[in-house]
Amino acid sequence: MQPDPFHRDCGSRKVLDRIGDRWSVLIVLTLADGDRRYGELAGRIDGISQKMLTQTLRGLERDGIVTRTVRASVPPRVDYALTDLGRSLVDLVAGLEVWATTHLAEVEAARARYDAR
Amino acid sequence: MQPDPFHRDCGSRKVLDRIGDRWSVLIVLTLADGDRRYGELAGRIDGISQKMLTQTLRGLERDGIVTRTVRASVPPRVDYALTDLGRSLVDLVAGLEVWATTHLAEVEAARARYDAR
DNA sequence: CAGCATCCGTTGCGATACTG
DNA sequence: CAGTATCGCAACGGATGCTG
Repeated sequence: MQPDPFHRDCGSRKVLDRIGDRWSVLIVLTLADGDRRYGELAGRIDGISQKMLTQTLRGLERDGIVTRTVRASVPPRVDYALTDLGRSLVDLVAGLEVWATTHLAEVEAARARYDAR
Repeated sequence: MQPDPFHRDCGSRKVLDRIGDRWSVLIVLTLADGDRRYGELAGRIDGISQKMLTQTLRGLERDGIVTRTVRASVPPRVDYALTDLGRSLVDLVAGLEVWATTHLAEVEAARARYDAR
């Protein structure tokens, strides 16, 4: 039997939750064009708190989407990179980004119309 | 200048939030193969509460992704359908569903590995 | 530098009860 | 049938301070 996200207890729901997550999308997108250090991610993703960055990275690592590599040096350096699984996701989340940006104006117009009644 | 979800205050963030939302994805997917009544949606999307169904439908309506049509009859009947904008989203969210189901096993294996250390 | 721990207000969301 | 209203808890998520 196929996994079916329409069914309550199917794990695909959890997977959907993660890949749909706001920060996950932005992190995967950032790592799509190259490995990044912790601080680089923090700098590129405007408005993310340290807590959410760490938390989201841990979740992505746990799900096998990113790898975390610690280099024993002073100061410490930690690199994050996409796994094969993570790379298989890039086109999809890039598609979300493209849709969001290209249809932003339409959505905002629709909202204005809706709120005005 | 292009809308950029990497910037804190860009509206594309909000758009991304909506289309990535767990229930939005399932609702759009359900409406993708035909208009549905409120109760049909409730029946097909296992585990959604009345509150979340209504709330998510309102959000999608506000964003111009679905339409809500009330037929004046007894008992009342309300039909939900995708707009053109909503249909432009179907392939994308279907892609999310496919990814989630096809990679579910990999993700669960990765989780088990991660948790076992 | 790359985090972890803690506090704490805000929001999400389910359960339940009621209505046109 | 298709909602709305209210309650209450749990999770989200930011700010701050500390550490190897």
